[in-house]
Amino acid sequence: MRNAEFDQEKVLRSAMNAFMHKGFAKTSMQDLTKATGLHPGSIYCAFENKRGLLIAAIRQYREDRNTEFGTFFSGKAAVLTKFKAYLDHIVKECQSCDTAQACLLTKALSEVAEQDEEIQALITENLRLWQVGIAEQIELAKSNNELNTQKDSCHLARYFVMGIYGLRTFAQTRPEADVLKQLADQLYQDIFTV
Amino acid sequence: MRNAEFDQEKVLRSAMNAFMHKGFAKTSMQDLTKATGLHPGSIYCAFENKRGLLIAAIRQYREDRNTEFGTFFSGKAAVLTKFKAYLDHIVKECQSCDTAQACLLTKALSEVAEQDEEIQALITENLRLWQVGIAEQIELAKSNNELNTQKDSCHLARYFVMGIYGLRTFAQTRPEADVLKQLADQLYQDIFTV
DNA sequence: TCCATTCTTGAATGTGCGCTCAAGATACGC
DNA sequence: GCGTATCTTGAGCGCACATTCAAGAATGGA
Repeated sequence: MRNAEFDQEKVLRSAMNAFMHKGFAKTSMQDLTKATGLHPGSIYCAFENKRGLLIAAIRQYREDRNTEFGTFFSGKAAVLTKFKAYLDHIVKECQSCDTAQACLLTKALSEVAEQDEEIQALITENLRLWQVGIAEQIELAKSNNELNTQKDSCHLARYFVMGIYGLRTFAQTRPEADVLKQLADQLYQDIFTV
Repeated sequence: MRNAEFDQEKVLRSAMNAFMHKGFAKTSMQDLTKATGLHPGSIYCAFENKRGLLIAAIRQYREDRNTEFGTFFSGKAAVLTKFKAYLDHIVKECQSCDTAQACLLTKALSEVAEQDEEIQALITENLRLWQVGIAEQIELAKSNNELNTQKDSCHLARYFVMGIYGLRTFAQTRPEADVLKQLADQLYQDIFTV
């Protein structure tokens, strides 16, 4: 008997980063062994192949994002305040140049989904769950009387998600400093003020 | 003397399609020779290499999109009517499953930009020009008194562009039939009604 | 007609890739 | 402490890729 020596979460976060920077196809196994510190054999033993590693990285990414979402929307502050903080956080993340700005889910969706039904389904499901979480918070804001609108929570959540997709793509065009913030503020206004 | 035998625009549109479906990295030269009907030698003679073909395809794409934009915004109808038609057109394009739904510019931006400054600059410039065109039309709507708002035309154009980026990403999650239309309508309302 | 020029053709090339596997290292059960 | 099961290691495999190039085909000028 002997247990695996590496820390799976750390490995997956390294792989995640590599994939976000170079994309799936251009990230070679050599890149991945360097990024994760694992040797090819270990990677193939633990994740079957490069694609398996991507899938595992996507799952880890989802988990991390879930946790992040939880921290932003826990606590007793007003829901709309939380939304503002969440948006600001995303804007800052997009602006920080040194990490990959892109979201692994949308990046992988754009690159591999058309060729791979299983990954497409996995990503789509993750994005859907995120959207559901947002819809729940909007619903909560309504029942708290923070938000008075006729509009359906699901519709608003969809629009919010669309806005963030757009923001992320916009960020890749390297806009000037305050542009993303302005766009995010406008998005907030359009959704959360009557 | 002897002139080249192939039709450059046709070749570029074929290459464009191939790149949109599979992405740059996964589209092999074999795919490209099949798609374009050209032999490797001809491609290398005309475009230097695979990357050169991508660049040429991006230029052609920009030209085609410019022409399309021109046809939508020419004529004497109200500018806002033209915007609605333009949005509807984009939604329909996203919904048609048989062509690649993605825009070559954003797809290439997401895949290769971080590794290639020159292509990044080319794409970003193209997207900027598109945005400028939209801002001009919004300005025109204002001076026609179709649109009464304090908001800056450039800001509105940016928001419009962001919305379409978002719409395109959203489309890749294969939403139900009328979702994209609803999102587009909401976007139209948020921008063009006071 | 014939030559010069240019374009077309596609087999061949070298390279870098994803992946394998057998040998070595390590930790647990007894 | 020994045997065994499992994990780690990394050189090496075959393959598919982007790219080349020399021979062949077609064109136009004289």
